[in-house]
Amino acid sequence: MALSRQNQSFRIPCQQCPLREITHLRDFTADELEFVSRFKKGELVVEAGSTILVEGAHSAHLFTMLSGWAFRYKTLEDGRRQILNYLMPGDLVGLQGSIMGEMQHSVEALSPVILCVFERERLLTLYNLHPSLAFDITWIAAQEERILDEHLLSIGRRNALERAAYLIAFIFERGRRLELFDERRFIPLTQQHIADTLGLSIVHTNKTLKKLSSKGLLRWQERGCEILDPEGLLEVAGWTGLGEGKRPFV
Amino acid sequence: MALSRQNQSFRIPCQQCPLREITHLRDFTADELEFVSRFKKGELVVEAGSTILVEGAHSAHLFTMLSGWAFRYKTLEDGRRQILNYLMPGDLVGLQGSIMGEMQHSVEALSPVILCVFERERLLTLYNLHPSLAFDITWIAAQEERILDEHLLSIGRRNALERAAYLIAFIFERGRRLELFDERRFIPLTQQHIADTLGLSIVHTNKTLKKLSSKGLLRWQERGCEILDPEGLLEVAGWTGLGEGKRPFV
DNA sequence: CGCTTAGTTGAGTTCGTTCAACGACTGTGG
DNA sequence: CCACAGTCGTTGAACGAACTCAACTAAGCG
Repeated sequence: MALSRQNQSFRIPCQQCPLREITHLRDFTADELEFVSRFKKGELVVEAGSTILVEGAHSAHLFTMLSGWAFRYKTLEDGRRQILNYLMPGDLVGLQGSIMGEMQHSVEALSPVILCVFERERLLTLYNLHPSLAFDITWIAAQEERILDEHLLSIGRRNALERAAYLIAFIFERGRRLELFDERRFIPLTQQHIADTLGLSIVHTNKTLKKLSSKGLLRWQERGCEILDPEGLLEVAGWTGLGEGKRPFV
Repeated sequence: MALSRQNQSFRIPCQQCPLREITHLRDFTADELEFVSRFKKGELVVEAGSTILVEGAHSAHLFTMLSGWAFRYKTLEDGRRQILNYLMPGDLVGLQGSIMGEMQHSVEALSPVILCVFERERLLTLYNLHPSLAFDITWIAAQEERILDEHLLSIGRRNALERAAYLIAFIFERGRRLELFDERRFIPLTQQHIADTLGLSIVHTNKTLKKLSSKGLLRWQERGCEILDPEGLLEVAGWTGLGEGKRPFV
């Protein structure tokens, strides 16, 4: 289903992978690079708004985001949606499904996205032959866990204004490290996405974002927001930001 | 600090580990068992209410719950607390810290707890020598991620009654698989714990639990709750329960 | 041109909070 | 033995944050 959207098969060799240029990401050893380049099966190009993985599916593939923005979400039967996290270059997509079988969340593209495709079964080979990469994958899973911990704290215990400030600051911080922004510092989201991430209604999200705008912390544009004052957002959120240090990718 | 509470050093050999008797947990191969038993450094016995790990600490240890109940939580500076998840026998404690350095949440015992102690540095050895165990650890991390996804959906999108029903059903389901219950089916928690997990005030939590009681789904006892109707709780929550299948432990 | 999607704003309602008081029980020290 | 403080659970009343409903702009697209 997702793969039917694969309209191109340009295949950037891992040696020239753009992710290796990002200083925030930890580069491979020669050995690892050699293995990963054989591990990579192809690329998947997906347009904005399309679904990359669906809850309930058993995907034969595991992906790494090469470029673009996406998000993971779950829904209740009556349609209420909760966005769990956003996906950016270097993030693994579909790890849960690869390890445990069925996907329990869906993934949708926010912008045009390019994914690097791996075959799920070969993950065992990776664990057998490359303990350092296996450790990296666990690192990535543990990092995701941390982020979810932080989101839970936010949704459970911060009020609407703090929550919104935290979310925007969080996304901005991640994007900044990945060198995704130009001077405009623009995050491509609708207010509906924000609402579904914060666990608020759109109406109240709109009013909350207005408050942040009126404090000069951000500016809402068509389909996205421009960050004006990252430190101000951190302060409103009562959040210290992500820790420093490089992160691995595969 | 936590280790100063180690008042006993009984050391159950891994060969006779009680967790191996639990049918829901996947047993080791002879080879793995041999390695794990050398990996184990000792045991830590902790009394109810004491802190096992503190946010901000760099623990030299990694633990597995052998018996008892505990929980993970984070707090904001002003003291607001969010409980992230509950820990039961077979769960890894402190994996995030072991892999990424600093702990970003705290862990506290709800009942007397016995932990199996491993040394953090030896985790790399495990990855090098036992890919199957390394994979299991990733499995466990991915499982935790799933649970957090589900909690996020719950806190973000379910109302108080649904949320409470989901939480109780979730804890009950996990405990049942681990054979923790006698006929009383008693979960040892205060309403404050429930409130801090649901992201609600104690007062409203109390009123919500009363509603569940009046529907005959549970009964509140001193410092805990007795499950009367697990299916009824699932129904109120609009939740299908945890999937079936064994899970690994280390 | 109508249709759809995204964002905005106001009014009234509901869900959950805060404040406050009280009962039951436990443990402690005099 | 009683007095006292501390924790846990319970309940009522008033308040407020966030929700729903509804109406309305503005932009984009066939």
